[in-house]
Amino acid sequence: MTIVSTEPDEELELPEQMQIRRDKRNKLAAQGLDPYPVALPITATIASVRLQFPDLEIDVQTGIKVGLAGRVIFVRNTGKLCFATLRAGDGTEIQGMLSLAKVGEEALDQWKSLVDLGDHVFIAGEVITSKRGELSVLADTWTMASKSLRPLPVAHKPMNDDSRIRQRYLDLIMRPEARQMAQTRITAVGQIRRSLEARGYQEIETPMLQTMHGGATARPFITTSNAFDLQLFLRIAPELFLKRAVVGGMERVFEINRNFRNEGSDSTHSPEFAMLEFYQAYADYREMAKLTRELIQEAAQAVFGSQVVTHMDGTEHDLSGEWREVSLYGSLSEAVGEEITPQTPRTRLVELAKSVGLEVGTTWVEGKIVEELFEHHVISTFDGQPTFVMDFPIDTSPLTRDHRSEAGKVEKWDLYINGYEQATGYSELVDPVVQRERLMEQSALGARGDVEAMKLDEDFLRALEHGMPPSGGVGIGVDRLLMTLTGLGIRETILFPLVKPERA
RNA sequence: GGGAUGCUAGCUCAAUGGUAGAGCUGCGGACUUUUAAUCCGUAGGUUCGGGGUUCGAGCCCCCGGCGUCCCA
Repeated sequence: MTIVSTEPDEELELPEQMQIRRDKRNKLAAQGLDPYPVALPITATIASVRLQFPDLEIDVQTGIKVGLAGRVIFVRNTGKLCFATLRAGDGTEIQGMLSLAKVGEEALDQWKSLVDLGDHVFIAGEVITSKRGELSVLADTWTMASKSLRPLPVAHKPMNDDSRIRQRYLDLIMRPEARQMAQTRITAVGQIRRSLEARGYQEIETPMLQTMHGGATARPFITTSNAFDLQLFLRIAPELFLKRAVVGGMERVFEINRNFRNEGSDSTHSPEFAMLEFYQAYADYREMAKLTRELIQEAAQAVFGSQVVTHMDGTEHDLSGEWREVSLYGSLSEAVGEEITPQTPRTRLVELAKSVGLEVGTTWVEGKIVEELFEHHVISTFDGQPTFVMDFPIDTSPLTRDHRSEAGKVEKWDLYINGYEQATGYSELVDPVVQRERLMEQSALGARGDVEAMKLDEDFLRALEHGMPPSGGVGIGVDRLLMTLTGLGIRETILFPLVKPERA
Protein backbone atom coordinates (compact mmCIF):
# COMPACT_ATOMS: atom_id res chain seq x y z
CA MET A 1 0.00 0.00 0.00
CA THR A 2 1.24 3.44 -0.85
CA ILE A 3 0.50 6.36 1.39
CA VAL A 4 0.89 9.63 -0.42
CA SER A 5 -0.74 12.62 1.14
CA THR A 6 -1.77 15.44 -1.12
CA GLU A 7 -4.17 16.63 1.53
CA PRO A 8 -2.88 20.16 2.25
CA ASP A 9 -3.45 21.38 -1.31
CA GLU A 10 -6.77 19.62 -1.69
CA GLU A 11 -8.17 20.75 1.58
CA LEU A 12 -8.05 24.37 0.62
CA GLU A 13 -10.38 23.68 -2.29
CA LEU A 14 -12.93 21.45 -0.57
CA PRO A 15 -16.47 22.65 -0.01
CA GLU A 16 -17.04 23.52 3.63
CA GLN A 17 -19.24 20.51 4.36
CA MET A 18 -16.68 18.08 3.03
CA GLN A 19 -13.91 19.73 4.98
CA ILE A 20 -15.94 19.51 8.17
CA ARG A 21 -16.46 15.78 7.66
CA ARG A 22 -12.74 15.28 7.14
CA ASP A 23 -12.12 17.17 10.33
CA LYS A 24 -14.54 14.87 12.15
CA ARG A 25 -12.79 11.85 10.70
CA ASN A 26 -9.49 13.18 12.02
CA LYS A 27 -11.01 13.95 15.43
CA LEU A 28 -12.24 10.37 15.71
CA ALA A 29 -8.75 9.11 15.00
CA ALA A 30 -7.24 11.62 17.44
CA GLN A 31 -9.56 10.29 20.17
CA GLY A 32 -8.45 6.75 19.45
CA LEU A 33 -11.69 5.90 17.65
CA ASP A 34 -11.06 4.22 14.30
CA PRO A 35 -13.29 5.90 11.70
CA TYR A 36 -13.03 2.72 9.60
CA PRO A 37 -12.79 -0.24 11.99
CA VAL A 38 -11.89 -3.57 10.45
CA ALA A 39 -14.45 -5.60 12.38
CA LEU A 40 -17.54 -4.97 14.47
CA PRO A 41 -19.27 -7.32 16.94
CA ILE A 42 -22.48 -7.55 14.91
CA THR A 43 -25.03 -10.01 16.27
CA ALA A 44 -28.12 -9.11 14.23
CA THR A 45 -29.30 -7.47 11.08
CA ILE A 46 -31.90 -4.75 11.06
CA ALA A 47 -34.16 -7.06 9.08
CA SER A 48 -33.76 -9.88 11.60
CA VAL A 49 -34.68 -7.62 14.51
CA ARG A 50 -37.75 -6.32 12.68
CA LEU A 51 -38.70 -9.90 11.88
CA GLN A 52 -38.23 -11.05 15.47
CA PHE A 53 -40.27 -8.18 16.92
CA PRO A 54 -42.98 -7.43 14.36
CA ASP A 55 -45.51 -5.75 16.62
CA LEU A 56 -44.39 -4.82 20.09
CA GLU A 57 -46.55 -2.57 22.23
CA ILE A 58 -45.53 1.00 23.04
CA ASP A 59 -42.69 1.55 25.51
CA VAL A 60 -41.55 -2.08 25.84
CA GLN A 61 -38.19 -3.32 27.11
CA THR A 62 -37.50 -6.74 25.58
CA GLY A 63 -34.37 -7.49 27.57
CA ILE A 64 -32.81 -8.71 24.31
CA LYS A 65 -29.40 -7.21 23.52
CA VAL A 66 -28.19 -6.88 19.93
CA GLY A 67 -25.30 -5.32 18.07
CA LEU A 68 -26.19 -4.00 14.63
CA ALA A 69 -25.00 -1.51 12.05
CA GLY A 70 -26.60 0.71 9.48
CA ARG A 71 -26.28 3.95 7.61
CA VAL A 72 -27.58 7.02 9.44
CA ILE A 73 -30.27 8.56 7.26
CA PHE A 74 -32.11 10.76 9.76
CA VAL A 75 -30.97 12.27 13.02
CA ARG A 76 -33.06 13.80 15.78
CA ASN A 77 -30.78 14.95 18.54
CA THR A 78 -32.28 16.42 21.67
CA GLY A 79 -30.30 17.46 24.71
CA LYS A 80 -29.85 14.19 26.56
CA LEU A 81 -31.62 11.74 24.27
CA CYS A 82 -30.71 11.27 20.62
CA PHE A 83 -32.55 9.42 17.88
CA ALA A 84 -31.21 8.23 14.55
CA THR A 85 -32.80 6.21 11.79
CA LEU A 86 -30.42 3.51 10.57
CA ARG A 87 -30.91 1.92 7.19
CA ALA A 88 -29.38 -1.32 5.94
CA GLY A 89 -28.52 -2.01 2.33
CA ASP A 90 -31.76 -3.94 1.84
CA GLY A 91 -33.74 -0.81 2.74
CA THR A 92 -34.83 -2.02 6.16
CA GLU A 93 -34.68 0.61 8.88
CA ILE A 94 -34.57 0.75 12.63
CA GLN A 95 -34.28 3.53 15.15
CA GLY A 96 -31.20 3.90 17.28
CA MET A 97 -31.60 5.71 20.62
CA LEU A 98 -28.76 7.10 22.69
CA SER A 99 -29.51 8.38 26.17
CA LEU A 100 -27.20 10.20 28.53
CA ALA A 101 -28.14 7.71 31.23
CA LYS A 102 -27.04 4.68 29.17
CA VAL A 103 -24.01 5.78 27.15
CA GLY A 104 -22.62 8.51 29.42
CA GLU A 105 -21.71 12.10 28.72
CA GLU A 106 -18.53 11.52 26.71
CA ALA A 107 -20.07 9.01 24.28
CA LEU A 108 -23.17 11.16 23.83
CA ASP A 109 -21.10 14.26 23.11
CA GLN A 110 -19.02 12.31 20.63
CA TRP A 111 -22.18 11.07 18.95
CA LYS A 112 -23.58 14.57 18.63
CA SER A 113 -20.37 16.13 17.40
CA LEU A 114 -18.96 13.40 15.16
CA VAL A 115 -21.90 11.62 13.47
CA ASP A 116 -23.32 12.97 10.22
CA LEU A 117 -26.07 11.85 7.91
CA GLY A 118 -24.64 9.11 5.73
CA ASP A 119 -22.23 7.64 8.28
CA HIS A 120 -22.36 3.95 9.01
CA VAL A 121 -22.62 3.38 12.76
CA PHE A 122 -22.66 0.35 14.99
CA ILE A 123 -24.96 0.32 18.00
CA ALA A 124 -25.04 -2.27 20.78
CA GLY A 125 -27.94 -2.26 23.19
CA GLU A 126 -31.39 -3.47 24.09
CA VAL A 127 -34.25 -3.87 21.67
CA ILE A 128 -37.09 -1.66 22.90
CA THR A 129 -39.97 0.38 21.63
CA SER A 130 -40.05 4.11 22.23
CA LYS A 131 -42.89 5.99 23.87
CA ARG A 132 -44.25 6.53 20.36
CA GLY A 133 -44.00 2.80 19.66
CA GLU A 134 -41.03 2.91 17.29
CA LEU A 135 -38.93 -0.27 17.30
CA SER A 136 -35.52 0.85 18.52
CA VAL A 137 -32.18 -0.22 19.86
CA LEU A 138 -31.37 1.68 23.06
CA ALA A 139 -27.60 1.95 22.93
CA ASP A 140 -25.24 0.88 25.64
CA THR A 141 -22.39 1.80 23.31
CA TRP A 142 -21.97 3.14 19.82
CA THR A 143 -19.08 2.97 17.36
CA MET A 144 -18.37 4.66 14.06
CA ALA A 145 -18.51 1.90 11.43
CA SER A 146 -17.53 4.07 8.45
CA LYS A 147 -17.26 7.84 8.34
CA SER A 148 -18.83 9.35 5.23
CA LEU A 149 -16.84 12.28 3.87
CA ARG A 150 -19.52 13.54 1.51
CA PRO A 151 -23.00 14.75 2.34
CA LEU A 152 -25.98 12.73 1.11
CA PRO A 153 -28.49 14.34 -1.24
CA VAL A 154 -31.58 15.72 0.50
CA ALA A 155 -33.94 12.87 1.16
CA HIS A 156 -37.12 14.71 0.33
CA LYS A 157 -36.44 15.89 -3.20
CA PRO A 158 -35.72 13.62 -6.16
CA MET A 159 -32.14 13.66 -7.38
CA ASN A 160 -31.78 14.70 -10.98
CA ASP A 161 -31.54 11.89 -13.54
CA ASP A 162 -27.95 12.55 -14.41
CA SER A 163 -26.72 12.25 -10.81
CA ARG A 164 -28.88 9.20 -10.23
CA ILE A 165 -27.21 7.38 -13.10
CA ARG A 166 -23.66 8.66 -12.64
CA GLN A 167 -23.78 8.02 -8.90
CA ARG A 168 -26.03 4.99 -8.80
CA TYR A 169 -24.79 4.19 -5.28
CA LEU A 170 -26.54 7.35 -4.11
CA ASP A 171 -29.65 6.37 -6.04
CA LEU A 172 -29.60 3.00 -4.29
CA ILE A 173 -29.13 4.62 -0.88
CA MET A 174 -31.82 7.22 -1.37
CA ARG A 175 -34.52 5.71 -3.55
CA PRO A 176 -36.47 2.53 -2.79
CA GLU A 177 -37.44 2.24 -6.46
CA ALA A 178 -33.77 1.99 -7.40
CA ARG A 179 -33.24 -0.85 -4.95
CA GLN A 180 -36.42 -2.47 -6.24
CA MET A 181 -35.21 -2.24 -9.84
CA ALA A 182 -31.95 -3.95 -8.92
CA GLN A 183 -33.88 -6.65 -7.09
CA THR A 184 -36.31 -7.13 -9.97
CA ARG A 185 -33.40 -7.80 -12.28
CA ILE A 186 -31.89 -10.30 -9.88
CA THR A 187 -35.23 -12.08 -9.50
CA ALA A 188 -35.98 -12.18 -13.22
CA VAL A 189 -32.53 -13.38 -14.29
CA GLY A 190 -32.47 -15.94 -11.50
CA GLN A 191 -35.83 -17.28 -12.61
CA ILE A 192 -34.69 -17.54 -16.22
CA ARG A 193 -31.74 -19.65 -15.10
CA ARG A 194 -34.02 -21.88 -13.03
CA SER A 195 -36.57 -22.18 -15.85
CA LEU A 196 -33.93 -23.22 -18.36
CA GLU A 197 -32.20 -25.58 -15.97
CA ALA A 198 -35.57 -27.16 -15.19
CA ARG A 199 -35.79 -27.99 -18.90
CA GLY A 200 -32.40 -29.64 -19.02
CA TYR A 201 -30.40 -26.65 -20.20
CA GLN A 202 -26.77 -26.08 -19.24
CA GLU A 203 -25.24 -22.63 -18.85
CA ILE A 204 -21.89 -22.04 -20.49
CA GLU A 205 -19.63 -19.06 -21.12
CA THR A 206 -18.22 -18.32 -24.55
CA PRO A 207 -15.59 -15.78 -25.60
CA MET A 208 -16.13 -12.07 -25.29
CA LEU A 209 -12.81 -11.34 -26.97
CA GLN A 210 -13.01 -12.79 -30.44
CA THR A 211 -10.59 -12.83 -33.33
CA MET A 212 -13.56 -12.57 -35.66
CA HIS A 213 -16.93 -11.12 -34.69
CA GLY A 214 -20.10 -12.77 -35.86
CA GLY A 215 -23.59 -13.93 -35.04
CA ALA A 216 -25.24 -10.61 -35.77
CA THR A 217 -25.02 -7.65 -38.08
CA ALA A 218 -23.50 -4.77 -36.13
CA ARG A 219 -20.35 -2.71 -35.87
CA PRO A 220 -17.96 -4.11 -33.27
CA PHE A 221 -15.65 -2.52 -30.75
CA ILE A 222 -12.08 -3.25 -31.75
CA THR A 223 -9.20 -3.78 -29.37
CA THR A 224 -5.70 -5.20 -29.39
CA SER A 225 -3.90 -7.98 -27.59
CA ASN A 226 -0.38 -6.75 -26.86
CA ALA A 227 0.90 -10.21 -26.00
CA PHE A 228 -0.42 -11.82 -29.17
CA ASP A 229 0.05 -8.74 -31.34
CA LEU A 230 -3.47 -9.39 -32.52
CA GLN A 231 -6.54 -7.37 -33.36
CA LEU A 232 -9.53 -8.53 -31.32
CA PHE A 233 -13.21 -7.74 -31.34
CA LEU A 234 -15.58 -7.50 -28.41
CA ARG A 235 -18.33 -9.87 -29.29
CA ILE A 236 -21.54 -8.62 -30.86
CA ALA A 237 -23.24 -11.97 -30.18
CA PRO A 238 -22.34 -15.37 -28.71
CA GLU A 239 -24.25 -17.28 -31.38
CA LEU A 240 -21.43 -18.87 -33.35
CA PHE A 241 -19.75 -20.24 -30.24
CA LEU A 242 -22.96 -21.56 -28.73
CA LYS A 243 -23.55 -23.39 -32.02
CA ARG A 244 -20.06 -24.86 -31.82
CA ALA A 245 -21.09 -26.19 -28.39
CA VAL A 246 -24.20 -27.76 -29.92
CA VAL A 247 -22.01 -29.37 -32.59
CA GLY A 248 -19.93 -30.72 -29.72
CA GLY A 249 -22.98 -32.44 -28.26
CA MET A 250 -24.23 -29.89 -25.71
CA GLU A 251 -27.77 -30.20 -26.92
CA ARG A 252 -29.41 -27.65 -24.63
CA VAL A 253 -27.14 -24.72 -23.86
CA PHE A 254 -27.62 -21.13 -22.84
CA GLU A 255 -25.54 -18.12 -21.98
CA ILE A 256 -26.47 -14.91 -20.19
CA ASN A 257 -23.80 -12.36 -20.77
CA ARG A 258 -22.81 -9.06 -22.28
CA ASN A 259 -22.75 -8.14 -25.95
CA PHE A 260 -21.07 -5.01 -27.27
CA ARG A 261 -22.16 -3.02 -30.28
CA ASN A 262 -20.40 0.10 -31.41
CA GLU A 263 -23.47 2.25 -31.84
CA GLY A 264 -25.21 5.12 -30.15
CA SER A 265 -27.49 4.78 -27.19
CA ASP A 266 -31.08 5.83 -26.62
CA SER A 267 -33.94 4.76 -24.41
CA THR A 268 -33.87 1.22 -25.86
CA HIS A 269 -30.20 0.79 -26.89
CA SER A 270 -27.01 0.58 -24.87
CA PRO A 271 -23.52 -0.04 -26.32
CA GLU A 272 -23.16 -2.95 -23.92
CA PHE A 273 -26.22 -4.97 -23.11
CA ALA A 274 -27.04 -8.29 -21.55
CA MET A 275 -28.25 -11.06 -23.84
CA LEU A 276 -29.70 -14.46 -23.16
CA GLU A 277 -29.15 -16.91 -25.99
CA PHE A 278 -30.30 -20.52 -25.85
CA TYR A 279 -30.11 -23.38 -28.31
CA GLN A 280 -31.95 -26.66 -28.32
CA ALA A 281 -31.14 -29.58 -30.58
CA TYR A 282 -34.10 -31.14 -32.39
CA ALA A 283 -36.32 -28.11 -31.77
CA ASP A 284 -37.64 -25.71 -34.39
CA TYR A 285 -38.58 -22.05 -34.23
CA ARG A 286 -42.15 -22.71 -33.16
CA GLU A 287 -41.05 -24.81 -30.24
CA MET A 288 -38.58 -22.07 -29.31
CA ALA A 289 -41.35 -19.45 -29.47
CA LYS A 290 -43.35 -21.45 -26.97
CA LEU A 291 -40.36 -21.78 -24.66
CA THR A 292 -39.62 -18.06 -24.97
CA ARG A 293 -43.16 -17.20 -23.95
CA GLU A 294 -42.92 -19.54 -20.99
CA LEU A 295 -39.59 -18.07 -19.87
CA ILE A 296 -40.95 -14.53 -19.93
CA GLN A 297 -44.17 -15.53 -18.23
CA GLU A 298 -42.28 -17.40 -15.52
CA ALA A 299 -39.97 -14.41 -15.00
CA ALA A 300 -43.02 -12.15 -14.65
CA GLN A 301 -44.56 -14.62 -12.23
CA ALA A 302 -41.38 -14.63 -10.14
CA VAL A 303 -41.22 -10.85 -9.98
CA PHE A 304 -44.89 -9.98 -9.55
CA GLY A 305 -46.50 -13.21 -8.41
CA SER A 306 -48.64 -12.86 -11.50
CA GLN A 307 -48.36 -12.84 -15.26
CA VAL A 308 -50.09 -9.49 -15.20
CA VAL A 309 -47.16 -7.09 -14.99
CA THR A 310 -47.55 -3.83 -13.09
CA HIS A 311 -45.27 -1.05 -14.24
CA MET A 312 -43.95 1.55 -11.84
CA ASP A 313 -46.40 4.07 -13.31
CA GLY A 314 -49.22 1.74 -12.22
CA THR A 315 -50.26 0.51 -15.67
CA GLU A 316 -50.90 -3.21 -16.03
CA HIS A 317 -49.85 -5.44 -18.92
CA ASP A 318 -51.21 -8.93 -19.27
CA LEU A 319 -48.55 -11.37 -20.47
CA SER A 320 -50.55 -14.49 -19.69
CA GLY A 321 -51.94 -17.06 -22.09
CA GLU A 322 -51.01 -17.64 -25.72
CA TRP A 323 -49.47 -14.75 -27.64
CA ARG A 324 -50.57 -13.43 -30.99
CA GLU A 325 -48.74 -14.44 -34.16
CA VAL A 326 -48.70 -12.38 -37.32
CA SER A 327 -46.97 -13.06 -40.61
CA LEU A 328 -44.41 -10.41 -41.54
CA TYR A 329 -45.28 -10.39 -45.24
CA GLY A 330 -48.97 -10.92 -44.62
CA SER A 331 -49.37 -8.09 -42.13
CA LEU A 332 -47.31 -5.75 -44.29
CA SER A 333 -49.39 -6.62 -47.35
CA GLU A 334 -52.53 -5.83 -45.43
CA ALA A 335 -51.13 -2.53 -44.17
CA VAL A 336 -50.01 -1.25 -47.60
CA GLY A 337 -53.02 -2.67 -49.45
CA GLU A 338 -51.10 -4.79 -51.91
CA GLU A 339 -49.49 -8.21 -51.87
CA ILE A 340 -45.84 -8.05 -50.77
CA THR A 341 -43.82 -11.24 -51.15
CA PRO A 342 -40.14 -12.15 -51.35
CA GLN A 343 -40.68 -11.97 -55.11
CA THR A 344 -41.88 -8.35 -55.11
CA PRO A 345 -39.44 -6.41 -57.34
CA ARG A 346 -36.95 -4.11 -55.62
CA THR A 347 -38.15 -1.12 -57.66
CA ARG A 348 -41.64 -1.50 -56.18
CA LEU A 349 -40.26 -1.83 -52.63
CA VAL A 350 -38.21 1.34 -53.10
CA GLU A 351 -41.31 3.20 -54.35
CA LEU A 352 -43.28 2.07 -51.31
CA ALA A 353 -40.45 3.15 -49.03
CA LYS A 354 -40.16 6.56 -50.60
CA SER A 355 -43.92 7.08 -50.47
CA VAL A 356 -43.72 7.02 -46.67
CA GLY A 357 -40.51 9.00 -46.41
CA LEU A 358 -38.10 6.13 -45.77
CA GLU A 359 -34.66 6.76 -47.20
CA VAL A 360 -33.35 3.56 -48.72
CA GLY A 361 -29.70 3.04 -47.86
CA THR A 362 -27.36 2.24 -50.71
CA THR A 363 -26.39 -1.10 -49.17
CA TRP A 364 -29.94 -2.18 -48.32
CA VAL A 365 -30.98 -5.55 -49.71
CA GLU A 366 -34.64 -6.19 -50.55
CA GLY A 367 -35.32 -7.90 -47.24
CA LYS A 368 -34.01 -4.87 -45.40
CA ILE A 369 -36.48 -2.64 -47.22
CA VAL A 370 -39.30 -5.05 -46.39
CA GLU A 371 -38.34 -5.06 -42.72
CA GLU A 372 -38.17 -1.27 -42.59
CA LEU A 373 -41.57 -1.03 -44.27
CA PHE A 374 -42.91 -3.52 -41.75
CA GLU A 375 -41.57 -1.51 -38.81
CA HIS A 376 -43.04 1.66 -40.25
CA HIS A 377 -46.49 0.31 -41.03
CA VAL A 378 -47.26 -2.55 -38.70
CA ILE A 379 -45.57 -2.37 -35.28
CA SER A 380 -47.70 0.49 -34.01
CA THR A 381 -50.79 -1.66 -34.63
CA PHE A 382 -49.68 -4.17 -31.99
CA ASP A 383 -50.89 -1.92 -29.14
CA GLY A 384 -48.08 -3.18 -26.95
CA GLN A 385 -49.51 -6.70 -26.97
CA PRO A 386 -46.91 -9.49 -27.09
CA THR A 387 -46.72 -10.48 -30.75
CA PHE A 388 -44.60 -12.98 -32.63
CA VAL A 389 -43.80 -11.76 -36.13
CA MET A 390 -43.26 -14.86 -38.24
CA ASP A 391 -41.15 -15.68 -41.30
CA PHE A 392 -38.53 -13.16 -42.38
CA PRO A 393 -36.73 -12.47 -45.66
CA ILE A 394 -33.74 -14.69 -46.43
CA ASP A 395 -31.28 -11.98 -47.32
CA THR A 396 -31.29 -10.32 -43.88
CA SER A 397 -31.03 -13.55 -41.92
CA PRO A 398 -27.86 -15.36 -42.96
CA LEU A 399 -27.85 -17.75 -40.00
CA THR A 400 -31.44 -18.99 -40.36
CA ARG A 401 -32.63 -21.96 -42.38
CA ASP A 402 -34.93 -21.63 -45.39
CA HIS A 403 -38.62 -21.87 -44.65
CA ARG A 404 -39.83 -25.44 -45.01
CA SER A 405 -42.69 -24.44 -47.33
CA GLU A 406 -42.41 -20.78 -48.40
CA ALA A 407 -39.85 -19.68 -50.95
CA GLY A 408 -37.71 -16.68 -50.18
CA LYS A 409 -38.40 -16.77 -46.45
CA VAL A 410 -36.62 -18.16 -43.44
CA GLU A 411 -37.97 -19.72 -40.26
CA LYS A 412 -37.38 -16.74 -38.02
CA TRP A 413 -39.58 -14.81 -35.66
CA ASP A 414 -39.22 -11.55 -33.81
CA LEU A 415 -41.12 -11.01 -30.58
CA TYR A 416 -42.46 -7.52 -29.96
CA ILE A 417 -43.72 -6.40 -26.56
CA ASN A 418 -44.70 -2.82 -25.82
CA GLY A 419 -43.64 -1.84 -29.31
CA TYR A 420 -40.02 -2.88 -29.27
CA GLU A 421 -38.13 -5.95 -30.31
CA GLN A 422 -37.79 -8.19 -27.29
CA ALA A 423 -36.46 -11.45 -28.69
CA THR A 424 -35.71 -13.27 -31.90
CA GLY A 425 -35.80 -16.98 -32.67
CA TYR A 426 -34.73 -19.24 -35.52
CA SER A 427 -34.84 -22.65 -36.90
CA GLU A 428 -31.07 -22.61 -37.18
CA LEU A 429 -29.29 -23.02 -40.48
CA VAL A 430 -27.18 -26.15 -40.04
CA ASP A 431 -26.38 -27.00 -43.67
CA PRO A 432 -22.71 -25.98 -43.95
CA VAL A 433 -22.85 -25.58 -47.72
CA VAL A 434 -25.79 -23.20 -47.61
CA GLN A 435 -24.25 -21.43 -44.63
CA ARG A 436 -21.06 -20.83 -46.58
CA GLU A 437 -23.05 -19.38 -49.48
CA ARG A 438 -24.93 -17.05 -47.16
CA LEU A 439 -21.74 -15.80 -45.54
CA MET A 440 -20.18 -15.31 -48.97
CA GLU A 441 -23.12 -13.06 -49.80
CA GLN A 442 -22.45 -11.15 -46.60
CA SER A 443 -18.81 -10.74 -47.58
CA ALA A 444 -19.92 -9.28 -50.88
CA LEU A 445 -22.09 -6.80 -49.00
CA GLY A 446 -19.13 -5.94 -46.82
CA ALA A 447 -17.03 -5.36 -49.89
CA ARG A 448 -19.71 -2.96 -51.14
CA GLY A 449 -19.40 -0.92 -47.99
CA ASP A 450 -21.89 -2.39 -45.52
CA VAL A 451 -19.91 -2.04 -42.27
CA GLU A 452 -22.39 -4.24 -40.43
CA ALA A 453 -22.15 -7.23 -42.78
CA MET A 454 -21.09 -10.55 -41.30
CA LYS A 455 -17.63 -11.97 -41.83
CA LEU A 456 -16.83 -15.36 -43.27
CA ASP A 457 -15.85 -17.40 -40.23
CA GLU A 458 -13.97 -20.44 -41.52
CA ASP A 459 -13.62 -22.02 -38.10
CA PHE A 460 -17.36 -21.81 -37.55
CA LEU A 461 -18.00 -23.37 -40.96
CA ARG A 462 -15.55 -26.13 -40.18
CA ALA A 463 -17.54 -26.90 -37.02
CA LEU A 464 -20.79 -27.03 -39.01
CA GLU A 465 -19.20 -29.36 -41.49
CA HIS A 466 -18.83 -31.85 -38.68
CA GLY A 467 -22.61 -31.93 -38.42
CA MET A 468 -24.85 -29.80 -36.21
CA PRO A 469 -28.17 -31.36 -35.25
CA PRO A 470 -31.26 -29.52 -36.44
CA SER A 471 -31.80 -26.93 -33.73
CA GLY A 472 -33.81 -23.98 -32.59
CA GLY A 473 -32.17 -20.90 -31.13
CA VAL A 474 -33.35 -17.74 -29.39
CA GLY A 475 -31.86 -14.46 -28.26
CA ILE A 476 -33.62 -12.42 -25.59
CA GLY A 477 -32.44 -8.96 -24.62
CA VAL A 478 -32.21 -9.13 -20.85
CA ASP A 479 -32.26 -5.35 -20.35
CA ARG A 480 -35.29 -5.10 -22.59
CA LEU A 481 -37.01 -7.88 -20.69
CA LEU A 482 -36.53 -5.76 -17.57
CA MET A 483 -37.95 -2.80 -19.48
CA THR A 484 -40.97 -4.93 -20.36
CA LEU A 485 -41.41 -5.90 -16.73
CA THR A 486 -40.90 -2.43 -15.22
CA GLY A 487 -41.83 0.03 -17.96
CA LEU A 488 -38.55 1.89 -17.37
CA GLY A 489 -35.89 2.97 -19.87
CA ILE A 490 -32.84 0.83 -20.53
CA ARG A 491 -30.59 3.11 -18.48
CA GLU A 492 -32.68 2.34 -15.43
CA THR A 493 -32.55 -1.41 -15.95
CA ILE A 494 -28.75 -1.34 -16.14
CA LEU A 495 -27.21 -0.59 -12.76
CA PHE A 496 -24.20 1.27 -14.14
CA PRO A 497 -24.87 2.28 -17.75
CA LEU A 498 -22.17 3.89 -19.84
CA VAL A 499 -22.04 7.65 -19.32
CA LYS A 500 -19.67 10.13 -20.87
CA PRO A 501 -17.10 11.64 -18.53
CA GLU A 502 -18.30 14.81 -16.90
CA ARG A 503 -15.18 16.80 -17.86
CA ALA A 504 -13.50 16.28 -21.19
C1' G B 1 -28.22 13.28 -37.78
C1' G B 2 -32.27 17.37 -36.92
C1' G B 3 -35.21 20.29 -33.45
C1' A B 4 -36.49 21.85 -28.44
C1' U B 5 -34.61 22.44 -23.65
C1' G B 6 -31.51 22.40 -19.25
C1' C B 7 -26.63 23.10 -16.39
C1' U B 8 -26.86 28.62 -10.29
C1' A B 9 -24.63 26.88 -2.64
C1' G B 10 -23.40 19.95 -0.42
C1' C B 11 -28.81 18.60 -2.54
C1' U B 12 -33.54 20.44 -4.86
C1' C B 13 -34.75 24.89 -7.05
C1' A B 14 -35.62 30.77 -7.57
C1' A B 15 -33.71 35.31 -9.60
C1' U B 16 -37.28 42.18 -16.20
C1' G B 17 -29.87 42.94 -18.72
C1' G B 18 -29.00 46.41 -12.70
C1' U B 19 -26.74 44.31 -4.84
C1' A B 20 -27.13 36.11 -6.95
C1' G B 21 -31.89 34.21 -3.05
C1' A B 22 -35.09 30.13 -0.60
C1' G B 23 -35.91 25.24 1.57
C1' C B 24 -33.25 21.17 3.25
C1' U B 25 -28.12 20.15 4.62
C1' G B 26 -23.92 22.43 7.53
C1' C B 27 -22.08 25.32 11.81
C1' G B 28 -23.20 27.55 17.14
C1' G B 29 -26.96 27.31 21.04
C1' A B 30 -31.67 25.13 23.79
C1' C B 31 -34.29 20.55 24.54
C1' U B 32 -34.70 12.81 27.86
C1' U B 33 -39.43 10.25 23.41
C1' U B 34 -38.19 12.23 18.35
C1' U B 35 -40.26 10.34 13.25
C1' A B 36 -38.36 15.26 7.03
C1' A B 37 -38.17 16.66 15.25
C1' U B 38 -38.91 21.74 16.95
C1' C B 39 -37.11 26.70 18.40
C1' C B 40 -33.13 30.77 18.26
C1' G B 41 -28.76 32.35 15.75
C1' U B 42 -25.38 31.83 11.59
C1' A B 43 -22.20 30.46 7.48
C1' G B 44 -22.08 28.87 2.59
C1' G B 45 -21.25 31.01 -4.76
C1' U B 46 -15.19 30.60 -10.41
C1' U B 47 -23.88 30.89 -11.92
C1' C B 48 -20.59 24.04 -16.77
C1' G B 49 -15.88 26.06 -19.72
C1' G B 50 -14.12 29.80 -23.28
C1' G B 51 -15.00 34.12 -26.18
C1' G B 52 -18.22 38.37 -27.58
C1' U B 53 -22.09 42.49 -27.17
C1' U B 54 -23.06 46.12 -23.20
C1' C B 55 -21.87 51.48 -18.70
C1' G B 56 -23.33 46.71 -16.61
C1' A B 57 -24.35 39.50 -18.33
C1' G B 58 -26.67 33.91 -14.30
C1' C B 59 -29.91 36.14 -18.15
C1' C B 60 -28.42 38.31 -24.91
C1' C B 61 -24.87 36.30 -29.11
C1' C B 62 -20.92 32.65 -30.78
C1' C B 63 -17.85 28.17 -29.86
C1' G B 64 -17.16 23.92 -26.83
C1' G B 65 -18.65 20.17 -22.75
C1' C B 66 -22.39 17.17 -20.29
C1' G B 67 -27.65 15.92 -19.84
C1' U B 68 -33.14 15.51 -20.91
C1' C B 69 -37.31 15.33 -24.35
C1' C B 70 -39.24 14.92 -29.34
C1' C B 71 -38.32 13.58 -34.48
C1' A B 72 -35.71 10.58 -38.30
